[in-house]
Amino acid sequence: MQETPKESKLAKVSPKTRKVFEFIESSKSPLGAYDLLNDQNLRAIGFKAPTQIYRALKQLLDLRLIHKVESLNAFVACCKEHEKGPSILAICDNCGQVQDIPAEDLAAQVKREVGKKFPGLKELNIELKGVCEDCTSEDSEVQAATVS
Amino acid sequence: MQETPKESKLAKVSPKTRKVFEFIESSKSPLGAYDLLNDQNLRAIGFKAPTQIYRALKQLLDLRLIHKVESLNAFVACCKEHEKGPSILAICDNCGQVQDIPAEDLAAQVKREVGKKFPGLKELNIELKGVCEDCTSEDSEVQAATVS
DNA sequence: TTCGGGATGTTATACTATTACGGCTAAGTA
DNA sequence: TACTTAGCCGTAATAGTATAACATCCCGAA
Repeated sequence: MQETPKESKLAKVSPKTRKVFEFIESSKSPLGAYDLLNDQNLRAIGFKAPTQIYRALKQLLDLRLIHKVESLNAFVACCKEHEKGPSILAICDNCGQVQDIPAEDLAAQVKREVGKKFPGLKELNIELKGVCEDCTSEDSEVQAATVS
Repeated sequence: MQETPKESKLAKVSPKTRKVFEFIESSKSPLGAYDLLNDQNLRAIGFKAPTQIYRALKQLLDLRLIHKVESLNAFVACCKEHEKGPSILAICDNCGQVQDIPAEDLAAQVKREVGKKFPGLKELNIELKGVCEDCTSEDSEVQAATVS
């Protein structure tokens, strides 16, 4: 059985950090540090203080196994396709789910666009808010809107 | 003298809210709510509690006179050119300054890119980190890097 | 064995943001 | 005029997010 990138990355972390990843990965919505600490049973497996959670989150961020959703102060698992590349986080205001959409091309355009004004580009964070496909089709009240 | 959009917007807010805008506009770096409250002399002009600052900030955000930099929990004034449109916030890790770069074209491409997966796009937030032009040329250690 | 460094545990604190409630004032109206 | 209501502002309390500082343990290198 071939090892996936994700598994090889997880091999490097402690069991507790792995557990944090599993909770985030299995959640349908982004989880905050305190969601993990209080609502999930991370206390049951030995996490007692925020610091511990943040340390685990930092490792997972460094390994690019998770993203921080800055506008929600919460964390989501990376989708499989873009583990190396930039992505867009699309946050549904209705159901709360976040899609992690690979965005290689877009990153290239951003680089061109900011070009001279900002030559030392290192990190790119794109977050969208709106209504996802599922919620749009389920709820006829909610219709496509334009970028503000 | 013709009224600019900025001035007509500011005409709608209270003197204290206007003062908050002036501090943000004149600052070289993004300011947090508590920077405004404590470090600047907003206490001197009658602000006593965070709530008051946040109320003023909300008005300014609603009028699109300022942006929130989500990854810093801080606020910057909008540049003049894009008061209606989407923009990119480019944050320099070296000097702390944030450039607000108009990005109409990019917003259009984002819409195309996420298209079917996220039809109800309403808000778009793009933040970059890296090194700005000034810091790149001043400091030869710091060279252009690639998007991670 | 001893030293040093990295991971982990623990406590405290800093930083960010909102809720709740009460008073004041301005505009509408019987 | 008196009443009402809605919005703005003041104040206090609290909720939510994140880090600092320091102790401890464990393991590998000298």
